[in-house]
Amino acid sequence: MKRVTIKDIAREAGTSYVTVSHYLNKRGEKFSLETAARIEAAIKKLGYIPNRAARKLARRRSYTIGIVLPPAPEDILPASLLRDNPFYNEFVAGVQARAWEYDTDVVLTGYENDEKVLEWVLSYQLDGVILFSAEMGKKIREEAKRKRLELQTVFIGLDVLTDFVDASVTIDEVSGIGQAVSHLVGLGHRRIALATGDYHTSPVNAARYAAYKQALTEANLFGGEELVLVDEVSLEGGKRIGERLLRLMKNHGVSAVVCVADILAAGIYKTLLRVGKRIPEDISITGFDDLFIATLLEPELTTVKQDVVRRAALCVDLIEGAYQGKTLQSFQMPVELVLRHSTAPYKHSH
Amino acid sequence: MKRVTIKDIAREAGTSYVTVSHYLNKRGEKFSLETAARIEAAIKKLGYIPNRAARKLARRRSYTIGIVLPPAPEDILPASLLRDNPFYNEFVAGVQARAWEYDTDVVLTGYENDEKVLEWVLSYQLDGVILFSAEMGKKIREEAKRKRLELQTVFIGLDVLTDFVDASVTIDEVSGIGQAVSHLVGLGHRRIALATGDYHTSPVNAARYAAYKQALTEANLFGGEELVLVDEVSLEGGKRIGERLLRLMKNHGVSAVVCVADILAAGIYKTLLRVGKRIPEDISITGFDDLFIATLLEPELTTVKQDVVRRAALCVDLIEGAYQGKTLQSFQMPVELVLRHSTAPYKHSH
DNA sequence: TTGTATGCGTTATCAT
DNA sequence: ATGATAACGCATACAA
Repeated sequence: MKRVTIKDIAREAGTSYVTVSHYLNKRGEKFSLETAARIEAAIKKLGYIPNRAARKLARRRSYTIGIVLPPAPEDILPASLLRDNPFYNEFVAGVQARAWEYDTDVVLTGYENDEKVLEWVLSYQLDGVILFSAEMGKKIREEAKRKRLELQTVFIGLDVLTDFVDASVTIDEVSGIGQAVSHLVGLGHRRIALATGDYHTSPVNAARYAAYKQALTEANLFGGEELVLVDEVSLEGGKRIGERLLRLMKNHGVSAVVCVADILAAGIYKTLLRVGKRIPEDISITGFDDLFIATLLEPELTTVKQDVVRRAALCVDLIEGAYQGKTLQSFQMPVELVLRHSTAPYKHSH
Repeated sequence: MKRVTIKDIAREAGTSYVTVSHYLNKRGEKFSLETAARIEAAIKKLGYIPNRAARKLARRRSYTIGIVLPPAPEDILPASLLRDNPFYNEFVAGVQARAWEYDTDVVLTGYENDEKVLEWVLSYQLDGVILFSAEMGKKIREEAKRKRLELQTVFIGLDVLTDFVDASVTIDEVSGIGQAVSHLVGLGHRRIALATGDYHTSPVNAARYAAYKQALTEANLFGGEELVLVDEVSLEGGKRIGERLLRLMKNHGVSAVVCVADILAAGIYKTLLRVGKRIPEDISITGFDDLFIATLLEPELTTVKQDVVRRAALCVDLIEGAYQGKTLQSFQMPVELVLRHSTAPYKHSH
């Protein structure tokens, strides 16, 4: 007893196997009740289940979406990123959840170099790729065009870079950071630091850095470069930033810090709490993303919420939509400051 | 200009496409330098990249591993589990990382009912499934046998249930809980509570519950049922347990709690810290798993470490190994208490 | 060392 | 409404 295929169904139902295929794909749209019933019966009886690999091959569609994670700090394996940076975790989960509904597979890879990624994309004949780097989209699209492949490229990042890809799902970075700063300013804080990842290599960080500077300027606040704390975007990076923040609090009267990622805030929490500082009494902290960890922290983190899961879902919708005739469209998702308990009015006691 | 296939390579290199296939798969192991060079050149020139779907079909292997997540509390979508329970997150990431090295794909599904899962497994022609429920393995194996499919079933759970599957990767639950209890007893605690998920439906929870009871007995400690706090294994569940724990501290002199999952400890942290209790001064807490969040918490969590990532990797190794002639073997992984700062000596001041 | 013939399970095209 | 034939891209027995 071998694998059950449509041919087996056909034999059992007494039709050609092509008819079975037609029926399964609801083509022609007309079948005699007679045959329909017999096919159904045969399927039930034999327990037929379509083979996805064969289907992919014949349909010339892979029904799979790829995600190219940014290069991980040390390791090549993207898995380390998934563990170190909860953002990617939640994003991937979001993609997976939506892809589900389309019966579409999800595959991951880390960025190593353009060649590798391209090879990867092509070997899967991906329906679409989700990229965290827009530049790569250029090469991929060109190559896809050259090979006459239908491939959607969706970019997660800064709207400025959108030209390289078919569509992008961005957020309002300026507004996000602006809301955080305004909130703190409204609470009376005047020396506000920034905790960020490297803003020379990361456009997103650069945008948030610029937004921070701009917001300070608009509020007529001091924005010296010494208030900008840069490190790797990870828990460890956040801890190290915490050390430096401690000095800023002491020497520069810093009473608040805006973080470009929740995980940085988490690291800062660790360092400050360890030495007995109180949040938000001694310092106000805001995060960015609103990940799971934001509510895990104590006190819960006031943070700029970008709905990661919905953003991820939208990427999938765009890609799938393209195969149903919709033309891809870029989206800018709103962002909203979620008030929790890591920020408080400025007190002169510092 | 269409897709580049081995036939194109063959034409370019002036050989039969079968020779190209042989070469690509290193079969026969002997090729004239002449043809090898020409094939290589053609591949480079045309930019040939193998089509995975075709390969899967022809090789009768899917090169993909499936993970069946346990049923999620409310939602059907497994994605919610990935967000609510970091354990699965890290496990999946671990599988992904190792599957990587084998150039194997990973697909997920949530448990809905046996039928669905079976259909899912078959439609992918999975090389192997990783299950969190052993009973399901029985049906899947029977069906695979009936259809003459080569399919490895690997179980993550309790060693007691191992008969239903080809292999299992378990941990020493008894030792884990035992170490936690011993540690607390050694610190002088005598009223030790347990925070756990439902132990009627979850064999793992049942095992840890039993281990807890046994450990208390061996230490000649009171182990009344009122010390057992049950709720959903999630942050929210942990918070609710925290409320009840507060009462136990007040009325029953409870000074320590053993949690069967880090996420439960995290929830307890939240509740206790919110009302001003100090950890570990007012109560000692131990976790189980040693996930990322264990070090994110402040104070860092003393917890029973099971190396989730390695456990996940081992599952993949087992499945892949089976296709290289190795017979599957079950493993019991060691478990180790990691001392951090959520536990302290008992003080009478309670 | 290389090639011929056949098969993997499904879908697409074009008849009937 | 149903079916014959070819195609999808690759791999394997077997032959030469």
